[in-house]
Amino acid sequence: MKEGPDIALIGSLIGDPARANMLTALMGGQALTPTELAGEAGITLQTASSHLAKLEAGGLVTQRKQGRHRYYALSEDEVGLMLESLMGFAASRGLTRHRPGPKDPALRKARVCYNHLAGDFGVRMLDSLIAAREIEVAGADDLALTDAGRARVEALGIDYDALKKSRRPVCRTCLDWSERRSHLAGSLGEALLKLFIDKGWAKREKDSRAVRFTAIGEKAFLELFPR
Amino acid sequence: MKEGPDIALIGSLIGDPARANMLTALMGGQALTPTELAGEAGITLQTASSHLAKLEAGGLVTQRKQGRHRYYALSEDEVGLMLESLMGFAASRGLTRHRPGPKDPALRKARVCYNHLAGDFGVRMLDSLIAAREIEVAGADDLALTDAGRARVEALGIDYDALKKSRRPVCRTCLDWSERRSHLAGSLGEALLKLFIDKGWAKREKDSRAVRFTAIGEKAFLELFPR
DNA sequence: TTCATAGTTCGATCGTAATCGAAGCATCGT
DNA sequence: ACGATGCTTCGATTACGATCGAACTATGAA
Repeated sequence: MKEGPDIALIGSLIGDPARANMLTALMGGQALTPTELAGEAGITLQTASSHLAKLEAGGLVTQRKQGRHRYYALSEDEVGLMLESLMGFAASRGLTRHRPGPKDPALRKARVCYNHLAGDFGVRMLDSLIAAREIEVAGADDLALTDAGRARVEALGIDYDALKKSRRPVCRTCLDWSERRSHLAGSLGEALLKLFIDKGWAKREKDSRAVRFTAIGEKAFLELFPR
Repeated sequence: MKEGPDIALIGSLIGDPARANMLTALMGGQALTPTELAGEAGITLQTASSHLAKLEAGGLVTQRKQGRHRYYALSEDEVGLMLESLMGFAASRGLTRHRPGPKDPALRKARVCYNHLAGDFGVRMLDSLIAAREIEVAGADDLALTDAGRARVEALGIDYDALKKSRRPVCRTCLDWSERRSHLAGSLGEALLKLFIDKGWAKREKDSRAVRFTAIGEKAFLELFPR
């Protein structure tokens, strides 16, 4: 009633279980249709449509028409970061929406966080890049790619200039809910995950945020980012 | 329905306007009684009591009995950090619960963030400490006080050993919703704010998170932490 | 054109949670 | 011991929002 940002609005958007499930599904990074999201949330298409309209009005998701499909996705990196931070808190309270199953270890090992790699592997990658002085911690918030780091990612086949052109930050941190430490987000984080998948080192699990590394891919990854 | 932490529960706790107002009030750092919190939220004591029970069950606040009063406070630094991050997102969407008034500039300049200093002054302080190499950015997440920094804070009259003894981190970052950059949290952040107030440099505004520096206090602060 | 698929909008129903009055405990002061 | 203050619990009311069936719109396929 007095001052400061209105967190109630955002909280209430996330606070509905159906919407929370949809948002969590969108954390997988792929744009999904209302029908798919309705399935994720266990509700009918009509209800999902109404929820999506609210999420869009709140600025959490955006929509892209393509033929007779509509693809919904998180509207910005920001949204993913905020959700991950909420998940971190929920996890620290032991609030999970599932009984820990066989998929859980896979999720903790490597998963998609909106558009970049998270979990043990994600954290290890950032730690390793920092240890090798390929990424520098520039300030309290900022990460910067060093010259060595730039040479390294270009050797891997990533077009650094293209990354830099976009308005989005190239490197940024994202707090990992399972590891409780940061991993690498930003356009570089996105490009790296894409690289691993393009190289055939890793594949996304269907219907899950888990990322499954092949034996060869895992070996290459661990060599590339030693502890 | 599938995997991952349950953000809906936390979201719904924050999602009610009355609870959001109470939480925002508790971001002021002082423990408040149900009566005071009811006033902040514009509801009766009975309703406030029921809300506080829910917040406590969800682990967001804790309660301390003292005579016939009960003092409620955020349960951990973690909670404050999470709320500040939500506020950052809400603010970036232009979602505020007030029409920008005369108090707003004061809030942006210096305010209490749970138990430490935030706003322009808070950000400046951390930037200055880092520039002077009194605080080092140790990793992606960690801040560390250097020897020079330790000498500095001890010269100011802060008992560093006492800070270190507690289980809480001494230095940590907290994302500032108005500046969109980090400021210093942790037990050192708390001790520094306390110091400024004890020295008479600054005073909390009543019924607000704003911190008002005296002319002398402001001069001293700006000299102590040059840009 | 006609049918099928994808999605939105409308309207009605239903549940849940916020709210407050009243009553019940506990603690303090006298 | 007694009244006053601070807070919780109980119960009843109310309001809002989630849900889904049905009707409507749009795109694509045959």
